Amino acid sequence: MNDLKIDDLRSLSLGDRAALIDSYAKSITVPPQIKPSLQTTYQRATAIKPLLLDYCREQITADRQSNSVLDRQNQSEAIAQKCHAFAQQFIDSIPSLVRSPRQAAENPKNLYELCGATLFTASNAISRSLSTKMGQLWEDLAKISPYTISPEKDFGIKITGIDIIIFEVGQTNPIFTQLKTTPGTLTGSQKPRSQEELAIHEFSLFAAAFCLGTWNFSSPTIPRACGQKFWSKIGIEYELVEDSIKTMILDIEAAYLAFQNGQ
DNA sequence: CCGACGGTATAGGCCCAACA
DNA sequence: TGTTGGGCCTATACCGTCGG
Repeated sequence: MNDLKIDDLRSLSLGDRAALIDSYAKSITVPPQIKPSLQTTYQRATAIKPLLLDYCREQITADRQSNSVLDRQNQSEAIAQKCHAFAQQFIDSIPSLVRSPRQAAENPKNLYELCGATLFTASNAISRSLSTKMGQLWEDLAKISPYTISPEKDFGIKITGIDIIIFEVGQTNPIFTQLKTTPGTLTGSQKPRSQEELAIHEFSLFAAAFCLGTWNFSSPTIPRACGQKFWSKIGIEYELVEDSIKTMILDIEAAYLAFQNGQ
């Protein structure tokens, strides 16, 4: 079968793109060392590989033609806008995150609720939800760059263990990337899984949006990058990300305090 | 028959303790 | 000191059941 081409996908909806990719993927032979749970993933990755570079080049060309986000000012605005939208959405969800003291007392779901520690109950619920949702935000911010491809947002397919595919500025190899919040995010018990998921791709990267804490992931073959080292690969300035995140989190905290006082 | 609901499995987030 | 294993909470997908 011929390789899948970018023109084959161009006019299709996300769902149709996924269906076409999977129809190609099915006929791809999987090397015996790939474990069963990753076989489909391997086939999908192999199916889209031939068109990734062209797809990325088109994004870069399109970006150049209008206000390029690689320009510092445009980039700053794009990042701030995404963070602001995220904050808005999260702030709106705060009332639903905090259970009333009465509810918590009647049917406690964790130790803080059992003890009636309202401050801990609320801060725990909010910070956990926030950190979970921010995981998505890093992908959204990375997608600002034309050097980034999202299997889900661009093709409608899920590639296990891969959040984004990047091309380093000026390079032509697609790098299959797992993006976390911090180097320490991965727990020891999850390490073998990440290792397996990344190892099936010729070029892969274990990345963290911020360089906070120490690495929990090490591999002889899979490189790591955090903070500035990661963002610069896709042409985004780390300081702009950090600035926007500071504002965003402080805004969210202020909104929570206002909510609490208003209750 | 279908949608609501609830339980289960899985993945993602963070932190910490033990160990080499 | 870096690696590894474990624990807890949240969100989501999936699936079987139940009631309208």
